[in-house]
Amino acid sequence: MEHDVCGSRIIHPHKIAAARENALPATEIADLSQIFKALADPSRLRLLYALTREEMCVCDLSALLEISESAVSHQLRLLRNLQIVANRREGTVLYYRLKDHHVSELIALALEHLREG
Amino acid sequence: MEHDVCGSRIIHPHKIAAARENALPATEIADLSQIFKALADPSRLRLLYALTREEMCVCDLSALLEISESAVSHQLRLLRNLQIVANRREGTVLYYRLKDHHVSELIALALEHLREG
DNA sequence: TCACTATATGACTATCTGCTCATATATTAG
DNA sequence: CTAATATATGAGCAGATAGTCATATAGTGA
Repeated sequence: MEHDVCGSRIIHPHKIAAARENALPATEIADLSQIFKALADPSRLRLLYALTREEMCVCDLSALLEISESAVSHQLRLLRNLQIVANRREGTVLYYRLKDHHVSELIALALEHLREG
Repeated sequence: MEHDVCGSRIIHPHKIAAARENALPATEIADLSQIFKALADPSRLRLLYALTREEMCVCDLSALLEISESAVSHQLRLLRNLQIVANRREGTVLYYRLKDHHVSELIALALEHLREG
């Protein structure tokens, strides 16, 4: 039985070497996990799915999801920081929208897979 | 200003009504968030990405990720419970593989989006 | 049978996360 | 200016989660 630098057992060194060659750089792994993390919460998913139809303001989203405006605002800040949503001000009202189609395509694809079993 | 049953303020009742019509059922939201949750952790992403190439055993995955075999095993159990991976026994060694293409397609799509900016 | 290997699992813990509550900020109206 | 509206934000808390450690299980070979 071989061992790597860290002392782990290795049964198939060639597989590990090949996987290391093919592996994604740490930065891409981190970015990917952040995107998926954004989609990994029911409230955020419902928010984002609603925004695929049309822009909405915080208090409408709050009424729709039946959670506090503060909770919505916190989630929107997270999504803003990830460049997933953007907003537009009209008086005191802020209208949020999806910044691009990436997220809605991911949701659509996952949904498709769910539905086909 | 209108208010819904729960006392939330509503600025655009028609938007909320339309969003409610269009909304995904709670079960689909739950299923979606579970899929994305599975992809929302760097270790699991690296695991799954490695398995897109070929099946691997627990101790190889442990060596590849440089985390304990126990940690790998815990993550694999989670992915097994979500029907994302399956295994095949050969003696004492368990070889894990992706159960279908859904997850790798989601990763590929997200990666594509990341790379195009 | 027994020893060994590869993996699984339960308990525990430190960190993370989604929300609430109180407060702050920004815009409008008067 | 003040008051009101819509949203943002920080602190703090309860629940979730990824890992560690010790132990259990399943298959192999003697």
